[in-house]
Amino acid sequence: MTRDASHVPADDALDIVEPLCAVFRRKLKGEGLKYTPERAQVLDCILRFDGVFEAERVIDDVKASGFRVSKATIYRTIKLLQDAGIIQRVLFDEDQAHYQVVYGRRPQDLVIPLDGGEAIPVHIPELAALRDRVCASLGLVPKGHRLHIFAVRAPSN
Amino acid sequence: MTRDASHVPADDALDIVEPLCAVFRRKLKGEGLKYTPERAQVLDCILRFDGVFEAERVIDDVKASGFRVSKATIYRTIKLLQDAGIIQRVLFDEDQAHYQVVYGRRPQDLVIPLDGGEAIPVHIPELAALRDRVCASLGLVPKGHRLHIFAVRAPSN
DNA sequence: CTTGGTGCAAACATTTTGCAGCACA
DNA sequence: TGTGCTGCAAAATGTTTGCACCAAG
Repeated sequence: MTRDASHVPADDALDIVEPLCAVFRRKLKGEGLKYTPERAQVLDCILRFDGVFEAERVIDDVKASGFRVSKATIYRTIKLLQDAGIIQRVLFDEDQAHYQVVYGRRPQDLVIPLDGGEAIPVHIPELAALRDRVCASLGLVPKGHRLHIFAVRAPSN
Repeated sequence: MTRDASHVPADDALDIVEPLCAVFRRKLKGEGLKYTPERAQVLDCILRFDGVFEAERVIDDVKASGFRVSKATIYRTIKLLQDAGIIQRVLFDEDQAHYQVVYGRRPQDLVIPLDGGEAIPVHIPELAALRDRVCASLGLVPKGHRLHIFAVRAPSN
Protein backbone atom coordinates (compact mmCIF):
# COMPACT_ATOMS: atom_id res chain seq x y z
CA MET A 1 0.00 0.00 0.00
CA THR A 2 2.99 2.30 -0.19
CA ARG A 3 2.90 5.01 -2.77
CA ASP A 4 5.52 5.26 -5.47
CA ALA A 5 7.92 7.91 -4.25
CA SER A 6 10.28 8.02 -7.20
CA HIS A 7 9.15 11.48 -8.10
CA VAL A 8 9.40 13.03 -4.66
CA PRO A 9 11.97 15.81 -4.66
CA ALA A 10 14.92 15.10 -2.43
CA ASP A 11 14.94 17.11 0.70
CA ASP A 12 18.65 17.42 1.22
CA ALA A 13 20.89 19.79 -0.68
CA LEU A 14 24.31 18.29 -1.18
CA ASP A 15 26.70 20.47 -3.07
CA ILE A 16 28.81 17.89 -4.73
CA VAL A 17 31.25 18.53 -7.51
CA GLU A 18 32.00 14.98 -8.59
CA PRO A 19 31.00 14.50 -12.21
CA LEU A 20 27.69 12.79 -12.55
CA CYS A 21 29.02 10.10 -14.83
CA ALA A 22 31.29 9.02 -12.00
CA VAL A 23 28.36 9.02 -9.60
CA PHE A 24 26.34 6.95 -12.01
CA ARG A 25 29.15 4.50 -12.63
CA ARG A 26 29.69 4.04 -8.93
CA LYS A 27 25.99 3.50 -8.23
CA LEU A 28 25.76 0.97 -11.03
CA LYS A 29 28.82 -0.91 -9.89
CA GLY A 30 27.38 -1.00 -6.40
CA GLU A 31 24.48 -3.01 -7.77
CA GLY A 32 26.50 -5.27 -10.02
CA LEU A 33 25.41 -3.36 -13.09
CA LYS A 34 27.51 -2.05 -15.92
CA TYR A 35 28.25 1.40 -17.20
CA THR A 36 27.66 0.63 -20.86
CA PRO A 37 28.21 2.98 -23.80
CA GLU A 38 24.44 3.22 -24.25
CA ARG A 39 23.96 4.34 -20.67
CA ALA A 40 26.83 6.77 -20.91
CA GLN A 41 25.31 8.24 -24.03
CA VAL A 42 21.92 8.71 -22.40
CA LEU A 43 23.43 10.40 -19.36
CA ASP A 44 25.56 12.56 -21.60
CA CYS A 45 22.56 13.71 -23.51
CA ILE A 46 20.60 14.45 -20.35
CA LEU A 47 23.41 16.50 -18.89
CA ARG A 48 23.30 18.78 -21.90
CA PHE A 49 19.77 19.81 -20.99
CA ASP A 50 19.75 22.67 -18.57
CA GLY A 51 16.18 22.38 -17.41
CA VAL A 52 13.30 20.00 -17.46
CA PHE A 53 13.09 17.40 -20.20
CA GLU A 54 10.91 14.52 -21.37
CA ALA A 55 11.84 10.99 -22.36
CA GLU A 56 10.95 11.78 -25.93
CA ARG A 57 13.53 14.54 -26.04
CA VAL A 58 16.18 12.15 -24.81
CA ILE A 59 15.17 9.65 -27.48
CA ASP A 60 15.36 12.32 -30.18
CA ASP A 61 18.63 13.81 -29.00
CA VAL A 62 20.37 10.51 -28.66
CA LYS A 63 19.22 9.61 -32.14
CA ALA A 64 20.44 12.98 -33.42
CA SER A 65 23.83 12.33 -31.91
CA GLY A 66 24.21 9.46 -34.34
CA PHE A 67 24.49 6.96 -31.55
CA ARG A 68 21.89 4.21 -31.83
CA VAL A 69 20.15 3.46 -28.56
CA SER A 70 16.74 1.86 -28.49
CA LYS A 71 13.74 3.44 -26.86
CA ALA A 72 13.60 0.58 -24.40
CA THR A 73 17.16 1.13 -23.26
CA ILE A 74 16.57 4.85 -22.89
CA TYR A 75 13.56 4.27 -20.68
CA ARG A 76 15.49 1.69 -18.71
CA THR A 77 18.39 4.10 -18.27
CA ILE A 78 16.09 6.91 -17.17
CA LYS A 79 14.78 4.61 -14.49
CA LEU A 80 18.31 3.74 -13.39
CA LEU A 81 19.17 7.42 -13.19
CA GLN A 82 16.15 7.94 -10.99
CA ASP A 83 17.14 5.06 -8.76
CA ALA A 84 20.61 6.56 -8.53
CA GLY A 85 19.11 9.85 -7.40
CA ILE A 86 20.57 11.69 -10.34
CA ILE A 87 17.35 12.72 -11.97
CA GLN A 88 13.83 12.95 -10.71
CA ARG A 89 10.42 13.09 -12.21
CA VAL A 90 8.54 16.32 -12.07
CA LEU A 91 4.92 16.51 -13.10
CA PHE A 92 3.28 19.55 -14.46
CA ASP A 93 1.74 18.33 -17.66
CA GLU A 94 -0.24 15.18 -17.51
CA ASP A 95 0.60 13.74 -20.85
CA GLN A 96 4.24 12.98 -20.37
CA ALA A 97 6.57 12.49 -17.48
CA HIS A 98 9.12 15.26 -17.16
CA TYR A 99 12.51 14.85 -15.55
CA GLN A 100 15.07 17.08 -13.97
CA VAL A 101 18.64 16.61 -12.87
CA VAL A 102 18.68 16.90 -9.10
CA TYR A 103 21.83 15.24 -7.86
CA GLY A 104 23.97 17.71 -5.97
CA ARG A 105 21.48 20.48 -6.52
CA ARG A 106 19.32 22.38 -4.12
CA PRO A 107 15.68 21.32 -4.29
CA GLN A 108 13.98 23.50 -6.78
CA ASP A 109 10.57 24.90 -7.21
CA LEU A 110 9.35 25.72 -10.68
CA VAL A 111 7.73 28.72 -12.24
CA ILE A 112 5.84 27.53 -15.29
CA PRO A 113 4.94 30.18 -17.86
CA LEU A 114 1.50 29.43 -19.24
CA ASP A 115 2.13 31.41 -22.39
CA GLY A 116 4.90 29.10 -23.47
CA GLY A 117 8.57 28.91 -22.79
CA GLU A 118 10.69 26.93 -20.43
CA ALA A 119 9.93 26.28 -16.80
CA ILE A 120 12.08 28.46 -14.54
CA PRO A 121 13.63 26.78 -11.50
CA VAL A 122 13.60 28.90 -8.37
CA HIS A 123 14.45 28.32 -4.75
CA ILE A 124 12.16 29.63 -2.04
CA PRO A 125 13.85 29.08 1.31
CA GLU A 126 10.80 30.05 3.37
CA LEU A 127 8.84 27.14 1.96
CA ALA A 128 10.52 24.54 4.09
CA ALA A 129 9.34 26.19 7.28
CA LEU A 130 5.76 26.48 6.06
CA ARG A 131 5.82 22.89 4.99
CA ASP A 132 7.22 21.67 8.26
CA ARG A 133 4.60 23.56 10.21
CA VAL A 134 1.78 22.06 8.19
CA CYS A 135 3.15 18.56 8.57
CA ALA A 136 3.70 18.98 12.28
CA SER A 137 0.09 20.02 12.73
CA LEU A 138 -0.95 16.81 11.02
CA GLY A 139 1.46 14.62 12.94
CA LEU A 140 3.47 13.91 9.82
CA VAL A 141 7.12 14.12 8.94
CA PRO A 142 7.83 16.01 5.72
CA LYS A 143 9.90 14.18 3.13
CA GLY A 144 9.93 16.79 0.41
CA HIS A 145 7.64 18.99 -1.53
CA ARG A 146 6.89 20.23 -4.98
CA LEU A 147 5.77 23.74 -5.77
CA HIS A 148 4.72 24.77 -9.22
CA ILE A 149 3.79 28.36 -9.81
CA PHE A 150 1.84 29.08 -12.96
CA ALA A 151 2.27 32.54 -14.40
CA VAL A 152 2.04 34.66 -17.49
CA ARG A 153 4.20 37.46 -18.82
CA ALA A 154 3.38 40.93 -17.52
CA PRO A 155 1.62 43.06 -18.54
CA SER A 156 -1.25 40.80 -19.43
CA ASN A 157 -5.03 40.54 -19.63
CA MET B 1 2.75 27.57 -28.33
CA THR B 2 0.54 28.08 -25.32
CA ARG B 3 0.64 25.47 -22.66
CA ASP B 4 -2.45 23.51 -21.66
CA ALA B 5 -3.70 25.21 -18.54
CA SER B 6 -6.63 22.99 -17.69
CA HIS B 7 -4.90 21.70 -14.62
CA VAL B 8 -3.84 25.04 -13.20
CA PRO B 9 -5.51 25.62 -9.87
CA ALA B 10 -7.89 28.53 -9.89
CA ASP B 11 -6.59 31.51 -8.07
CA ASP B 12 -9.84 32.97 -6.88
CA ALA B 13 -11.82 31.68 -3.96
CA LEU B 14 -15.51 32.15 -4.55
CA ASP B 15 -17.70 30.97 -1.79
CA ILE B 16 -20.76 29.96 -3.67
CA VAL B 17 -23.58 27.92 -2.27
CA GLU B 18 -25.49 27.09 -5.43
CA PRO B 19 -25.62 23.34 -5.86
CA LEU B 20 -23.06 22.10 -8.31
CA CYS B 21 -25.59 20.24 -10.39
CA ALA B 22 -27.27 23.56 -11.07
CA VAL B 23 -23.94 25.09 -12.01
CA PHE B 24 -23.24 22.23 -14.34
CA ARG B 25 -26.64 22.33 -15.94
CA ARG B 26 -26.33 26.04 -16.54
CA LYS B 27 -22.86 25.72 -18.06
CA LEU B 28 -24.04 22.93 -20.32
CA LYS B 29 -27.08 24.81 -21.45
CA GLY B 30 -24.87 27.79 -22.21
CA GLU B 31 -23.08 25.66 -24.77
CA GLY B 32 -26.12 24.01 -26.23
CA LEU B 33 -25.38 20.79 -24.42
CA LYS B 34 -27.72 18.64 -22.40
CA TYR B 35 -27.81 17.63 -18.78
CA THR B 36 -28.38 13.94 -19.37
CA PRO B 37 -29.01 11.29 -16.72
CA GLU B 38 -25.55 9.86 -17.40
CA ARG B 39 -23.89 13.20 -16.75
CA ALA B 40 -25.98 13.76 -13.65
CA GLN B 41 -24.95 10.37 -12.37
CA VAL B 42 -21.27 11.06 -12.90
CA LEU B 43 -21.45 14.41 -11.14
CA ASP B 44 -23.43 12.84 -8.34
CA CYS B 45 -20.81 10.22 -7.82
CA ILE B 46 -17.98 12.76 -7.87
CA LEU B 47 -19.67 14.94 -5.30
CA ARG B 48 -19.73 12.04 -2.89
CA PHE B 49 -15.94 11.99 -2.88
CA ASP B 50 -14.53 14.35 -0.33
CA GLY B 51 -10.99 14.51 -1.61
CA VAL B 52 -8.98 13.64 -4.62
CA PHE B 53 -10.18 10.94 -6.96
CA GLU B 54 -9.23 9.20 -10.18
CA ALA B 55 -11.30 8.46 -13.26
CA GLU B 56 -11.13 4.79 -12.42
CA ARG B 57 -12.81 5.41 -9.11
CA VAL B 58 -15.63 7.25 -10.83
CA ILE B 59 -16.03 4.38 -13.26
CA ASP B 60 -16.17 1.87 -10.42
CA ASP B 61 -18.51 3.88 -8.26
CA VAL B 62 -20.93 4.63 -11.03
CA LYS B 63 -20.97 0.96 -11.88
CA ALA B 64 -21.53 0.09 -8.23
CA SER B 65 -24.49 2.43 -8.13
CA GLY B 66 -26.20 0.16 -10.61
CA PHE B 67 -26.43 2.89 -13.18
CA ARG B 68 -24.79 1.87 -16.46
CA VAL B 69 -22.56 4.57 -17.87
CA SER B 70 -19.80 3.72 -20.28
CA LYS B 71 -16.17 4.51 -19.65
CA ALA B 72 -16.19 6.81 -22.66
CA THR B 73 -19.07 8.85 -21.32
CA ILE B 74 -17.43 9.12 -17.93
CA TYR B 75 -14.23 10.43 -19.43
CA ARG B 76 -16.22 12.81 -21.58
CA THR B 77 -18.16 14.03 -18.59
CA ILE B 78 -15.02 14.52 -16.55
CA LYS B 79 -13.74 16.73 -19.33
CA LEU B 80 -16.98 18.70 -19.36
CA LEU B 81 -16.74 19.18 -15.62
CA GLN B 82 -13.24 20.50 -16.05
CA ASP B 83 -14.36 22.88 -18.76
CA ALA B 84 -17.11 24.03 -16.46
CA GLY B 85 -14.56 24.78 -13.75
CA ILE B 86 -16.18 22.35 -11.36
CA ILE B 87 -13.30 19.94 -11.06
CA GLN B 88 -9.65 20.21 -11.83
CA ARG B 89 -6.82 17.87 -12.46
CA VAL B 90 -4.14 17.55 -9.88
CA LEU B 91 -0.98 15.65 -10.62
CA PHE B 92 1.02 13.81 -8.10
CA ASP B 93 1.28 10.35 -9.54
CA GLU B 94 2.19 10.02 -13.15
CA ASP B 95 0.23 6.93 -13.89
CA GLN B 96 -3.23 8.34 -13.58
CA ALA B 97 -4.80 11.74 -13.65
CA HIS B 98 -6.30 12.77 -10.34
CA TYR B 99 -9.12 15.23 -9.95
CA GLN B 100 -10.52 17.45 -7.28
CA VAL B 101 -13.70 19.44 -6.92
CA VAL B 102 -12.69 23.09 -6.94
CA TYR B 103 -15.76 25.10 -7.78
CA GLY B 104 -16.63 27.44 -4.96
CA ARG B 105 -13.74 26.23 -2.88
CA ARG B 106 -10.60 27.90 -1.70
CA PRO B 107 -7.55 26.77 -3.63
CA GLN B 108 -6.03 23.89 -1.83
CA ASP B 109 -2.58 22.53 -1.35
CA LEU B 110 -2.12 18.85 -0.76
CA VAL B 111 -0.25 16.79 1.76
CA ILE B 112 0.43 13.40 0.24
CA PRO B 113 1.27 10.57 2.63
CA LEU B 114 3.95 8.40 1.07
CA ASP B 115 3.05 5.45 3.22
CA GLY B 116 -0.39 5.19 1.73
CA GLY B 117 -3.68 6.79 2.47
CA GLU B 118 -5.56 9.71 1.09
CA ALA B 119 -4.09 13.02 0.12
CA ILE B 120 -4.97 15.69 2.69
CA PRO B 121 -6.08 19.07 1.37
CA VAL B 122 -4.71 22.01 3.32
CA HIS B 123 -4.73 25.74 2.86
CA ILE B 124 -1.55 27.71 3.46
CA PRO B 125 -2.40 31.38 3.28
CA GLU B 126 1.21 32.57 3.35
CA LEU B 127 1.93 30.82 0.10
CA ALA B 128 0.26 33.41 -2.05
CA ALA B 129 2.58 36.13 -0.84
CA LEU B 130 5.68 34.03 -1.44
CA ARG B 131 4.45 33.14 -4.86
CA ASP B 132 3.66 36.72 -5.79
CA ARG B 133 7.08 37.87 -4.68
CA VAL B 134 8.82 35.24 -6.80
CA CYS B 135 6.75 36.10 -9.83
CA ALA B 136 7.28 39.80 -9.39
CA SER B 137 11.02 39.29 -9.33
CA LEU B 138 10.75 37.48 -12.65
CA GLY B 139 8.45 40.04 -14.22
CA LEU B 140 5.59 37.56 -14.29
CA VAL B 141 2.00 37.63 -13.13
CA PRO B 142 0.99 34.63 -11.03
CA LYS B 143 -2.04 32.71 -12.18
CA GLY B 144 -2.11 29.98 -9.59
CA HIS B 145 0.10 27.45 -7.98
CA ARG B 146 0.24 23.89 -6.88
CA LEU B 147 1.97 22.71 -3.75
CA HIS B 148 2.33 19.08 -2.91
CA ILE B 149 3.94 18.14 0.34
CA PHE B 150 5.16 14.57 0.65
CA ALA B 151 5.26 13.16 4.12
CA VAL B 152 5.23 10.02 6.21
CA ARG B 153 3.60 9.20 9.48
CA ALA B 154 5.56 10.12 12.59
CA PRO B 155 7.54 8.61 14.20
CA SER B 156 9.32 7.01 11.27
CA ASN B 157 12.72 5.89 10.05
C1' DC C 1 -35.32 15.71 -39.08
C1' DT C 2 -31.48 17.66 -37.01
C1' DT C 3 -28.44 18.01 -33.22
C1' DG C 4 -26.39 16.00 -29.67
C1' DG C 5 -25.54 11.67 -26.61
C1' DT C 6 -24.39 7.05 -25.86
C1' DG C 7 -21.95 2.47 -25.94
C1' DC C 8 -18.81 -0.24 -27.96
C1' DA C 9 -14.63 -1.32 -29.76
C1' DA C 10 -10.73 0.22 -31.95
C1' DA C 11 -7.17 3.64 -31.79
C1' DC C 12 -3.90 6.17 -29.29
C1' DA C 13 0.46 7.63 -26.76
C1' DT C 14 3.59 6.62 -23.51
C1' DT C 15 5.93 3.35 -21.06
C1' DT C 16 7.02 -1.55 -19.84
C1' DT C 17 8.15 -6.26 -20.70
C1' DG C 18 9.37 -10.94 -22.89
C1' DC C 19 12.57 -12.88 -25.49
C1' DA C 20 16.49 -14.19 -28.37
C1' DG C 21 21.00 -12.99 -29.26
C1' DC C 22 25.26 -10.44 -27.88
C1' DA C 23 29.31 -9.17 -25.01
C1' DC C 24 32.22 -9.05 -21.49
C1' DA C 25 34.16 -10.85 -17.08
C1' DT D 1 29.92 -19.99 -19.37
C1' DG D 2 27.18 -17.27 -16.98
C1' DT D 3 25.24 -12.60 -15.90
C1' DG D 4 23.84 -8.65 -17.52
C1' DC D 5 22.63 -5.68 -21.72
C1' DT D 6 20.55 -4.75 -25.99
C1' DG D 7 16.98 -4.28 -29.72
C1' DC D 8 12.82 -5.51 -31.31
C1' DA D 9 8.22 -6.21 -31.09
C1' DA D 10 4.40 -7.16 -28.30
C1' DA D 11 1.96 -5.90 -24.20
C1' DA D 12 0.14 -2.92 -20.86
C1' DT D 13 -1.89 1.32 -19.18
C1' DG D 14 -4.87 5.21 -19.15
C1' DT D 15 -7.37 7.93 -22.19
C1' DT D 16 -9.55 9.34 -26.65
C1' DT D 17 -12.05 8.70 -30.85
C1' DG D 18 -14.92 6.79 -34.90
C1' DC D 19 -19.06 5.04 -35.73
C1' DA D 20 -23.72 3.40 -35.74
C1' DC D 21 -27.72 3.87 -33.33
C1' DC D 22 -30.78 6.32 -29.98
C1' DA D 23 -33.38 10.32 -27.96
C1' DA D 24 -35.35 14.75 -27.60
C1' DG D 25 -36.65 19.28 -29.10
